Amino acid sequence: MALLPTVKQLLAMEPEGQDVTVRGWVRTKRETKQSVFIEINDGSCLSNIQAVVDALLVKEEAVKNTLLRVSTGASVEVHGALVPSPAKGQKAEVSVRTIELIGEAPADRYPLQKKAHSLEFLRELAHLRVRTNTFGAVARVRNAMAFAIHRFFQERGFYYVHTPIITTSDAEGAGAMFQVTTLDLEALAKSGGPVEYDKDFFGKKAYLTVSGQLNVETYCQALSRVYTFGPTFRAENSNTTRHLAEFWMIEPEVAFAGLADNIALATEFIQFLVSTALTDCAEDIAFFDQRIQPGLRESLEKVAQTPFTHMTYTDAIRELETSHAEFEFKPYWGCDLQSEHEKFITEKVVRGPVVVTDYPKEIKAFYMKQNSDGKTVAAMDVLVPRFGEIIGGSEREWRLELLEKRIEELGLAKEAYGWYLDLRRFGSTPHSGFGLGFERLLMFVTGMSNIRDVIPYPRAARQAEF
RNA sequence: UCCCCUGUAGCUCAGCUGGCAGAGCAAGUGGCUGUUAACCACUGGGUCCGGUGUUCGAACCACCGCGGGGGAGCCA
Repeated sequence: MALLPTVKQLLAMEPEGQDVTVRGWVRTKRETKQSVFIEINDGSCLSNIQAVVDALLVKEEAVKNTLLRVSTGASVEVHGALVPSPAKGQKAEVSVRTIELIGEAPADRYPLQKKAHSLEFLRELAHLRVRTNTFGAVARVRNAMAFAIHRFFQERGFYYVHTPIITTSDAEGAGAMFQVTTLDLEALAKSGGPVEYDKDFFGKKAYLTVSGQLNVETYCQALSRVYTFGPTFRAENSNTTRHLAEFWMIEPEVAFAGLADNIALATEFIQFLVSTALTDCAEDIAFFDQRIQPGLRESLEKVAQTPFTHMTYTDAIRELETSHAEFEFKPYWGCDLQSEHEKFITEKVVRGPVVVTDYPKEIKAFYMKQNSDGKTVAAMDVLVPRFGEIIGGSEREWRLELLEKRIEELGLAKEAYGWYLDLRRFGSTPHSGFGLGFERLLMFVTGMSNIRDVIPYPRAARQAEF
């Protein structure tokens, strides 16, 4: 199939009266005595292309009847000449010779109007909201970032690993899990009998994954540099602007890498993605800067250029303790950093992204490498202004005895970690990795403030429409 | 799961101390102008989230339920 030039491509051309065809959806129609102006958008870029129907043409009965039904949301195909625009506002426009209505969108029923709508209202129209400037821009940036993530890793010798979505391990240690079953729950409830998991599809309890990390570590111990990028599921009943029940996560894992390597990789990664967004999505970022988050572009440029501040957890606690700021939760060594603490450090102390390392082992996961002080682990969180944690990672505990001891201390079922412990039994190596929440990255890059607005169809507690 | 706010026209909201249901935008019609968040005039448009109660009288007060938003915790 020969593809026609998109609106984006048409707008990049020099207008010399050449024949063009535009297919897309009508954003607005403005009528004057002389002409009818139709703004057409095909999603290829933020900008619309203006199609102008001259008065002589408008007088033709067939054209007049068509134009009556050309309303906001309708799909059209126009043929005409791409000409320089005599008016301000656009360089080029299409001087229309023929216009065809492909699919109408009756104004009394089409829910999107040619006016600004609230994000809350649009959330109820997830199937149509991508037709708006904001959600079209989010979709394009999301695409660009997904592509850039692969490019970043591929250019650095990382292999993309597809870790499983379904797992029978409830030991991934990252949160509440969704159970997966083919058992007839209604029949089971009626029977009142016990649940026979040996008769379930996998012959045992199964879940949706909460993290690909443990699985990707196994590939790391053979391919050296690997990453996962896929959907992840958490059954937490959390109702916030930063959490989803289904979200996408990027998890790189590097063999023979220590915490410092991990920090360097995470920093380079974020700066690469931010730079890519600024160059490849310039028009969309300018839109977000203007309409969604004033100052966005400048702050992204700063993030792309400035080395990230690094402080240990102990330093961070000291900053908080000596700040004289009023906190709802009084900070002390050993406490987990609360949202207000993270915000204070990124927004008031550092005024930019910050890498916090070496947390108390009690507040971090079992697999993190224990430091020689006996109190902390080689953990690394990247915190950013506006919403806190965007990356969580660590050097992994690669010494069998220490890992087994930690599992016992935490009262975890050692049997469940058999294959994971094998990595430490056979050819173990130091290795490090981190998890980046894709949607949180998108919030950071676009300035959108609700995570439900950076994924096409958000899933959260009591929310799985569309 | 907890705390706070909120639900009135298609959308965003006002509606005072309980007393006739309102505005802007959108839509329709007409006018005007190479228009561009178009402009001007007119018109149509309501289960005041649902239920129960208090009252002569409820959009407004009380209780129950449902929906939406924000914050906290969990984390990415």
